[in-house]
Amino acid sequence: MARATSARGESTRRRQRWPDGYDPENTRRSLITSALELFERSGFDRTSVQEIADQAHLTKGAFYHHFESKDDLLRHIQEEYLEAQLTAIQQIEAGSDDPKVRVAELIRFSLRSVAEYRAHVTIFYQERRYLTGELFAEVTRKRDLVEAAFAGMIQDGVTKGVLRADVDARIATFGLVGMCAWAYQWLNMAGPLSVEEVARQFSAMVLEGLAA
Amino acid sequence: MARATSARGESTRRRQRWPDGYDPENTRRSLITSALELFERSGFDRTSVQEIADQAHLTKGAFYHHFESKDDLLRHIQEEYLEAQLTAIQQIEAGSDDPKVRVAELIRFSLRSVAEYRAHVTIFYQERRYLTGELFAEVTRKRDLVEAAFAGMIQDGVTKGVLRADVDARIATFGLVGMCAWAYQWLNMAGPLSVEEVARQFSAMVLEGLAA
DNA sequence: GCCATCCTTCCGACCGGACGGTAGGCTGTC
DNA sequence: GACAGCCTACCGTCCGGTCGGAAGGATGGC
Repeated sequence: MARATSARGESTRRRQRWPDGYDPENTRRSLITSALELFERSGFDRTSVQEIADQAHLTKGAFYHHFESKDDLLRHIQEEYLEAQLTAIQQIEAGSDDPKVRVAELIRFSLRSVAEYRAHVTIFYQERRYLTGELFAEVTRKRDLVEAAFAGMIQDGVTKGVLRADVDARIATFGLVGMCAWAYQWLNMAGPLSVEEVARQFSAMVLEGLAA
Repeated sequence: MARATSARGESTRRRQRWPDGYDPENTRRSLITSALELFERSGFDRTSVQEIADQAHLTKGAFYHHFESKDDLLRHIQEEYLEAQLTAIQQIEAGSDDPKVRVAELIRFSLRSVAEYRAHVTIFYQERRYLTGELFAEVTRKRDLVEAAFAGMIQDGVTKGVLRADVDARIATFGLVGMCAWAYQWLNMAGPLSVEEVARQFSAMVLEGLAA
C-alpha cells in the first residue's frame, strides 16, 4: 500500500519500462501467448484478465490497450487457428488427385495441426460457443468451409469409384473429423506417439479396415 | 416491496406450496433437469444457480437445500452418466465373444448413449476438467475403466487374429472413441440420421475400410 | 379423531469477493 | 511537443453461498 501517485517520482527502483527494447508488437504477442497457456489449462471463463496480464508481467491496463475486450482476444485466437486450417486445406487440394492419398493427407494434416496448435485447438473446441452473434457466425462459416472441403474430397472419391459407395460421404466425414479432432485430448499427453505414426495407423484403419 | 414478514399471514395470493402433491424427490429431479438443459446450452460457468432455480420455478434456497454446492450438482450429473456407461459395457462383455461383433456393438452403444444422454455427454466432455481434486480423480477413474474396456476388446481381437496385428490397439481405441464421442457435436443436430444407420456405417468403415 | 411437536422443505434477503472494464496520469519514443 | 504504450486506482455488477424464518407434512400421545 502507500506509494500511489508519490509526488513527483524519483522512483528509487522503478522497473525499466522496456528492458528488451521498444517493441509493442512483442508485448501484444506475449499477452496472446500467456492467454493461450491459461485458456488451455483453465478455460476461458476461469482465466481472469488479471492472470493473463500477470503471467506476461504486465497489467490489465496494458491488456486493454491492445485488445478491445476479453472476447476480442478470444476471437483473435480462433481466427489465427482457422486461417492456418484454411491455407493447409488449399495445399492439399493443390496436391495429388487420388482420393485415397487425399484422405490420408487430410488425416495427417489434421493430426499435425492438433499437435502444433494444441492450445488453439483446445480453446477452439471448448470455447467456440461462447462467441456472440456475428462473431460466432463468422467462425462457424470458416469452420464449415473446412468440413465441406473434407466432405468434398470424400464424395469425389466415391464418385470416382475409389471409395465405397455404400457409405454416406457426410457420415464418413464426421467420423474422420471426430477421430482426428479427438486427438487433442490425448495426443502428446502420453508418451512419444509420433504424429506421423498415428496418422499412418488411422489411414490404414479407415481406408483398409481393421479386419484381418 | 413491503410485504416481508407481514404480521400473521392471510397471504392474499400465496402460491400453493405443493400444487402437484408433496414430493420432494420430484423437486430435486426438476432442478437436475433444469440444470441439464442450461448447462448444455450455456455451459457450467455461464449458468447461475439463480437461473437453474428460476427455470424450475424454485429459489436458490431450495437449490441449496437439495445440493451442497453447484459443484455437487455437477458431480451428480457426471456420475449419473458414468454409471450408465459402466453397466452398458458390462452388457456388451456378457454378449458375443466375436471381436468384430463386439467392436460393432461398442460403436452402436457409444452412439446410442450420445443420443440418449445428449446433455450429460456434452456436459461431461466440456466441464470434466472443472471438477476438483479427488472428485476429478474419481470421475477419471471410471472414465479410464470405460476406455480400458474398449482397448481390451480390441486387443483381444488382435490376439485372436481376427483384427489386424499391424495396428496398435491403443491408437485404434483412441480413434474409435473419438469418432463416436465426437458425435455429440452433430448427431440429431441435422436431420433424421438414425443412430442405428450411423452405427452401421461407422462399423463398416472401421472394420472393412473405406476403399472400394 | 385431534392436537402439540418436531422436522423437512422451501423462501427471500443479504454478504463478500471476484472480475470485466474504465479513467486519468506517467513515461519514453518519434 | 504529440502520441503510443503502459500503469494505478477505481467502479458497478454479478454470483456462489449463508441465514433466519415460515409453511406444511409426519409423528406420537391421548
